[in-house]
Amino acid sequence: MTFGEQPAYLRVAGDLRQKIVDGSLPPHTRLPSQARIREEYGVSDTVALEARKVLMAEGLVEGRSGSGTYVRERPVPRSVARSGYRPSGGATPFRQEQADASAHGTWESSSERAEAGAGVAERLGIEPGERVMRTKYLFRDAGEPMMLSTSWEPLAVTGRTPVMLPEEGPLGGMGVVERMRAIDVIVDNVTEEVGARPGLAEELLLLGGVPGHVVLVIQRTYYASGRPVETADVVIPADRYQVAYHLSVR
Amino acid sequence: MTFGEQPAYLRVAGDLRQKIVDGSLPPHTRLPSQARIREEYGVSDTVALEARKVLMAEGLVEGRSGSGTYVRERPVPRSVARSGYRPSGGATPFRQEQADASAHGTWESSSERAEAGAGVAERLGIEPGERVMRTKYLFRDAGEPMMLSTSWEPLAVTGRTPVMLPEEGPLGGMGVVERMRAIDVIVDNVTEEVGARPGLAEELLLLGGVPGHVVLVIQRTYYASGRPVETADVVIPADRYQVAYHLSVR
DNA sequence: TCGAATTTGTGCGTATGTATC
DNA sequence: GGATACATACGCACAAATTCG
Repeated sequence: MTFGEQPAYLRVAGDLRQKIVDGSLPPHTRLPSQARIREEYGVSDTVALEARKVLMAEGLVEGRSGSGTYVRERPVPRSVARSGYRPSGGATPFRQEQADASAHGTWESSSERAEAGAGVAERLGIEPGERVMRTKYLFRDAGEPMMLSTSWEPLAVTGRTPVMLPEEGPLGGMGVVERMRAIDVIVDNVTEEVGARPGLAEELLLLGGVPGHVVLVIQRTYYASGRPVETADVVIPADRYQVAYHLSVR
Repeated sequence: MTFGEQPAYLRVAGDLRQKIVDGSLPPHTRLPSQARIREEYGVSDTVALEARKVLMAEGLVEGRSGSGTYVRERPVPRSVARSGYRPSGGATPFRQEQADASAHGTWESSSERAEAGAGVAERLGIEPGERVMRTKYLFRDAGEPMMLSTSWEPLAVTGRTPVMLPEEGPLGGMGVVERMRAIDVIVDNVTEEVGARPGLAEELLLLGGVPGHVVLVIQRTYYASGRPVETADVVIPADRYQVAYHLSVR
C-alpha cells in the first residue's frame, strides 16, 4: 500500500483535484461516489473518504448527504475596497466599502467596557489592563453575513465624551474618523495588516461557512498624530470576498 | 452517542479548543493522547482522532509522530510592507518589502513569451491571446522560500525595448516602475487585491508548506495613466507572513 | 404513496508503520 | 531495545438524506 511515496488518500485527492482544476470535472458535476473511488483506485473505503475530506477542506467540493459530492462553483470573490478613505456620506468602513458595490448593508453591534489584553494594549500603545470600549460588529450584505469586526477604543480617549459608545448618540454609526473629529481628535493615518487563517468554528457559524474555511483577518489601527486611537480585528470569509487597495506610486 | 446535538468529535474538539484559547493549554504543552481523550470523554479512538484532526486543520495544534500533539505557538506572522512605494535603492517589490525588515532576500526567476489567458487579458485590458512576457519568481528570505510571484507584461508595451526581459539588461531586477520609466512609461498607480485560499500542492511544495495550509494571494496591477502595464499574482504562506498597508486618511 | 437503492456522514474496532522518548 | 503515541489504513455498521421506480 504505502510503497515509496505519499499516503494513498493524498494520491487519490491529488488525482481528483487535478481533474477539477483542469476542467474535466466542471462545477456542479458529481464526482465518483465513495464506492466508485474505492473500485477505480483500488483503495479502501476509509481512503476514499479521507480523500473526499481533503477536497472538502480545500473548499473544492461540497458533500450533499444522500446525493453525492459535487464540484463547487468557485465564485470570483467580490472585492471590498479598503483604501482611499471617503469622507462623504458619513461612513463606517462598511458603508465606505459598500459605496463601490452600490449595495447597502446592515449591521448589528454591541459595546461593553473591558480591559485591554496584551495584544490590544500593544496595538493601542497603552498598558495591559487599561480600560477600553470593546464593540463587536456583524455586518451583512443583502442579509448575508459578510464581515465580523471587533473594535477597541481606549477610554482614555473617548471616556466621558458623547462618542464613547460607537453606535449611540448623535454620531452613532458614523465611523471612527467622524466620531473622533467630534471630540477634536484628528485621525490622519491608518494601518491595515492583512493575514489569513482557517476560520474558527465560532466565526464560521456567524459568517455562514464550514469549519476549515479560510478567513481573511485585518488588523486595522487608526492613528491621530502618531497616537493609536482605535484598533480592530476584521474577519472576512475568503471564499466570497477579497480586499482591494488602491495606491498611488510616488 | 449522537443524542440531540452535534457530532461527538466536534464536541471534543470544541472543549479542547476552549482550553487552548483560554490559556489552560498554553503553547508547547502536549494535549491528551488519543488514548487519554478516549478515556476522559468516553469516546472511541476514531472520535479522538477526528477531534485532533479538526484542531490540526485549524492550525491550533501540531502532531508529532511518536511524541504527541502539541499546542502551536501562534507565531505573529511577520509583516511585509506593501504600501508607500519607495523609489530609493532601485527595488523590485521584494527589495522594497525587505527594506523594513532590514533583511535582504534572494530570488530566482524565469521569463518566457506567452499568450494572455482570459483572466490576465482582462486585468491588462488587452484581448485574450495577445502576446505577453510571463515571468515567474521564487523569492527567498534568508534562504527560506517566502513568496511566489507570476508577472505578466504586455509585449505591446515592452516588446522590442531594452526592458522586455525583467531580469536582464542594465535595468535587470530593478522593478517595474524603474524599468517602465526607462522606456518613458510613467507608472502612477497600483491596485492590490488581497485574497486567501488553501494552497495548492504545487505551491506549497515550493514554499515549504503542508497541503491544506493557507496562502495569501495578491493580484497586483500597475497602471500608467490609467493603462495597465503589468499585473502579477503573488502567493505568500499565511502562517508565516502577513501584508501591511499604511494609508493616509483624507 | 410507498419503498428500495444509493450516497454521504458518523462512529467503532483493529492493525501496521514509524518517529520519539 | 522497549514503551509510547501519532499516522495511515482496512473493514464494518448504522443513521439520515436523497433519488427513483
